[in-house]
Amino acid sequence: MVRRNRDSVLGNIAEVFRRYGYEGASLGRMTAATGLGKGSLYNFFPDGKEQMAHEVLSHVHRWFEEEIFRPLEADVSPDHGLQRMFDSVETYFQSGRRICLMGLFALETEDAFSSQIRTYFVRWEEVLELCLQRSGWGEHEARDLAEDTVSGIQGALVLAQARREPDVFVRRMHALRIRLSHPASGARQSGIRDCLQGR
Amino acid sequence: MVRRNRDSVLGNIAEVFRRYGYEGASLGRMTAATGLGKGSLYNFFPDGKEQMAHEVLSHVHRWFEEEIFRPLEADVSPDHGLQRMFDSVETYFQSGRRICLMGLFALETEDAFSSQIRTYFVRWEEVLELCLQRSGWGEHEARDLAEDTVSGIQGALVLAQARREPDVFVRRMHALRIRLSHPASGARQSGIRDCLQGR
DNA sequence: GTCTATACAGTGATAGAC
DNA sequence: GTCTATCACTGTATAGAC
Repeated sequence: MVRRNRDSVLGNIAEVFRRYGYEGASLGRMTAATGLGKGSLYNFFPDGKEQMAHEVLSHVHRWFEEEIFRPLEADVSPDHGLQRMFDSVETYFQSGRRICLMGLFALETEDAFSSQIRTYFVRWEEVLELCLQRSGWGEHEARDLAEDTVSGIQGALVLAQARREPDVFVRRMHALRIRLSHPASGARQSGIRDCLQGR
Repeated sequence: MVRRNRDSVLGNIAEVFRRYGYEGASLGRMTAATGLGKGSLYNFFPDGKEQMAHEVLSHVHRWFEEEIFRPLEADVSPDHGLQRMFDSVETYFQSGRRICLMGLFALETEDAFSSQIRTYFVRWEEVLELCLQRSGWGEHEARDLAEDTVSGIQGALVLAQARREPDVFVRRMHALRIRLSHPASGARQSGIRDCLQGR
């Protein structure tokens, strides 16, 4: 609000999109959230509202890239990377009180942002899949678990918001952590993995 | 379009809400989808757009009540009820090409429809939890699995839409079916159940 | 009941003063 | 860069003719 660098303005705008959706995020609300007049907003974003949304989504993706995706790739311990992912996810989504802009725009908008949204989710699943493989899961299991996890996070955010109980999100994240826990060798664990795999 | 009974009009309006969200669903689009003038729409729904949304959500809930919730309660075979639930869910959401209006409104709107949305999801979880108990799952397991399933369906719809691959939804539904399959007695299955429970 | 005409607030966007 | 004034348009909603 008081600071006027591009990133802080983008943050204010992101809040408006998150709260009201793309259609509901009017320029009037943007001016209120940023403390800037319409003219100033168009100085920042010459192409208007659509550009704002694009840049907000890019900003979100960039944050996940640095805080979650890259650590998942780079961490020498895949299990530690996974724990870090869940920690960051719970912090980012404020333990279920905040929703996912990518998910919201995926449901609300048709084509305008589909490419950015798709890229974000595909990227998340890819790095997670590879991390799970390094953690000891088989190829098919890792792919299935990655999709299950990314889908599970989105579902948990929707359900927590719908039931107005953020704790729903926390409970789901806990369950997902366990589900991804390192597959020890041995008959019992292999049985568990078959179960998770749906065989 | 051509038929003008209240239910078909409500169906047309539901499509508009589903496609454009609450804010994006303008009365102009309603007139195009229903073939009715604005005046006629206000004759059907004197309180305007908000009433339309309320009635659409009620219509959705009613459909699930009859096609899914009640069968889950009434079916003598809980396992058969579960399979029927997944069949109906996959049909209703058109194998991942259709999204959930309740989930969309949960993310997009703040308070206007929160009570209706919450009731719908709580009801679904309750009937599913009881069905899982009848199917042989323990109390805690049934509660956890019910939340996991309802959350999983929402997440699968979001992810399928986001990645523009309806198959994502079909894959998730298959995995959920397996996860809920009847818990046979025996050490191996109990181990699996402990895993799903996160113990 | 359905339509057209209309009211009027709010929309995204632009121009131009400072 | 930021503001205010203004644009053309669309939004929801209403009134009244048929």
